[in-house]
Amino acid sequence: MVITLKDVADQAGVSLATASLALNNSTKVKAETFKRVHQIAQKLNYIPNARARALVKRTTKTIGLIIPEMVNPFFAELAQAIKDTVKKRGYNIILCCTDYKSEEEIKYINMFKSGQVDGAIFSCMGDLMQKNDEMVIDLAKNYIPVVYVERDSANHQIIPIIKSDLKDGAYQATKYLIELGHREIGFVGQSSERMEGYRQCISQHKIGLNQQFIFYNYITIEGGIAVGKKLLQLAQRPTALVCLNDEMAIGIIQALTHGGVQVPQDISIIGTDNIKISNFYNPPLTTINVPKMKMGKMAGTILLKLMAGQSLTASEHYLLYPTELIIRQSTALLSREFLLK
Amino acid sequence: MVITLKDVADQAGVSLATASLALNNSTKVKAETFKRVHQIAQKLNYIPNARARALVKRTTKTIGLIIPEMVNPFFAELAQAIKDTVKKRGYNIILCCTDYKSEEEIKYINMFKSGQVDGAIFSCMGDLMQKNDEMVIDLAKNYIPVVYVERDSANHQIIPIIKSDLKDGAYQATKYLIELGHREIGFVGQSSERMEGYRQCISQHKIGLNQQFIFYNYITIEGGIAVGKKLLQLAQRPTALVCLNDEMAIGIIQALTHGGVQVPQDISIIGTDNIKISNFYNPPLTTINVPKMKMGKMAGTILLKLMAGQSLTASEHYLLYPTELIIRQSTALLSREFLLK
DNA sequence: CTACATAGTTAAAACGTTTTAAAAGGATGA
DNA sequence: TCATCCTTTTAAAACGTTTTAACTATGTAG
Repeated sequence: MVITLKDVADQAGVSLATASLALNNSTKVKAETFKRVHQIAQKLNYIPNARARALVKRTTKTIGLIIPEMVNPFFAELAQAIKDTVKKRGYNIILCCTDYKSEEEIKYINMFKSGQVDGAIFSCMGDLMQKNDEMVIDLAKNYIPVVYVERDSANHQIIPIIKSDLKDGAYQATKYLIELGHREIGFVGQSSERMEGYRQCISQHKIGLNQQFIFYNYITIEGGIAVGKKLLQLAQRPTALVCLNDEMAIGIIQALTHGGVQVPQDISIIGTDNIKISNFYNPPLTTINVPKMKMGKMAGTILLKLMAGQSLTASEHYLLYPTELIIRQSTALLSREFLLK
Repeated sequence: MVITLKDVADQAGVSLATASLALNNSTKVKAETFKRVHQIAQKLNYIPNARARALVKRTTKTIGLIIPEMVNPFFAELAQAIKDTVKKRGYNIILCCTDYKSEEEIKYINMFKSGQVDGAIFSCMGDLMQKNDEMVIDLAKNYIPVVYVERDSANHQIIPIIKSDLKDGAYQATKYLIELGHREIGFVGQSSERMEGYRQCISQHKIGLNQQFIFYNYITIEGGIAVGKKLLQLAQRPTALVCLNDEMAIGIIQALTHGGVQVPQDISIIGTDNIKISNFYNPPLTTINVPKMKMGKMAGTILLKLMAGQSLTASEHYLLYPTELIIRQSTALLSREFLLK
């Protein structure tokens, strides 16, 4: 039923070798033969078997992309950018979602070692799950090229890193809130570079860090809602919040609005990532932009380079992208009534 | 560098065949040999070559998933459900985004024919791009099992269909608006089943269909914004809108709010799909739920069945999932001032 | 005429597994 | 001792390509 190269060769009256050569556009084969083989192949609807080709060429023309989940706009956008880049060179993407589970990642690492992909990009939100780095280094050393996005490795030489300056982003966000007059500024999320940036800014501006104003939770809308509900019950609320990502910010706004606390009139909220919806939310979210497109493109480009056997320039081993404060309407000057306190 | 089965066999002092048998847990091999081979394999960190195995077993343990784009929560959720289902049986997913382009889809169809995947799921939003069906039927007939999600085929026997009742959904939505007192109800989107349901409801309730109240645009937030801006300039606006999807609804709400028109006080808006954010938007969106999870799971389950060579029951060739109106806060009773007109 | 390029073709090896059919070895019973 | 039957092992084929090195045929120069 399925046509193989042998069928084409037989019908064209040539050997397997000639048929293969012709179809791979070798100049060695006579024009007449070339044409005949191509015609037969077309007539028979011949499509080369990718599995056989993969075996002999030691290449599958696919790359593995590790992300925690796809129902997360940040990774969806990143993945899209990576896909667009590598597709130009004929690579497809095997999507590997770990659901934030380290064991899942290990399974994928082993799959990668089996030669199912030609290269891999490992991404990870912030500082969650920095485990497995050793295994990935082994993967990169002995099997296939690997690139990290928003993730740290002990070995930049083997695994190039593409990062955004999240610490600075959180710093900028906090600073902006201070400039707006806020002094009671909280942080929402998990321990991370971003929290570090927040902490640094608070301390540099000689504002006492109030541990009560740091809210830990899942970095999802639901996590944000949980924090929002907690805020509603608080006797003394911060007047502004820096959130680990936009989803949390949205969850908080949702919960607060529902509880009668208005954003930004009563409390200012800043998100991080600048996912698409943040621009269209009510109110449009002030946030820290992370250049997902650029980073995705660069990740793809660097991986392509490595897979082509090219070596990287020194700077390509560690690329830090600047983040940028995007001012929208979820933040406002500290209101008079607070100042009167 | 990379260990092959031959290395294991040599070190264990057995033939390739025995080594292979042992590692594939054949009962034929002597306990002692079995143990020895496994130990050596472990020691050498042997990982079977997936490419070679794919060639001989005619199986790649991956399935292709065709969606228009991943930056679309609807598809992201669908993809997640599919992935969760097929992964339990050891299948991975190659993500194929067509960017709504028919030619792109054709490229993927050819890739599928090359034997790079063991099965495929084709999804498509509503009625966009129903082309290529013939090619997919050929794919399903001669190459690999295929399942459709939210997409129609001329041949349900060959390609099982998993759909939601979008027409009824739009009907319910329109009916609900009528019950709320609205008479000037518009539709936003593109020609589709959903538009059909809207039309049917309007006509059955003896409300004149106003062609002016049908707004065509891209089914994205941006498309919604464009429609919203147009609405703002209109002398006579509809009092309610049924939108082809939640993104459009969000875009419209955003544009209208920005232009001083309030939702739902001034105009009621209903979306479709019930994507995650719709529940957390301001206002939370009244929408038509589409059971993405269930559909994704079922798509995976049916594809697994087909790939295992099992035949389907009659009903499994065409599965229609009911849609459901989710009432939230983007819709309201027609206000007094309109009634006075 | 011989030697030698050159153009075109092909047999065969290679890729690294799985699987089949045959072989080898050992035990049993006649 | 031989035939038979099991258990265990293995050589070889198969999967469907690509690629290398050898081969053939033809022409050209000496």
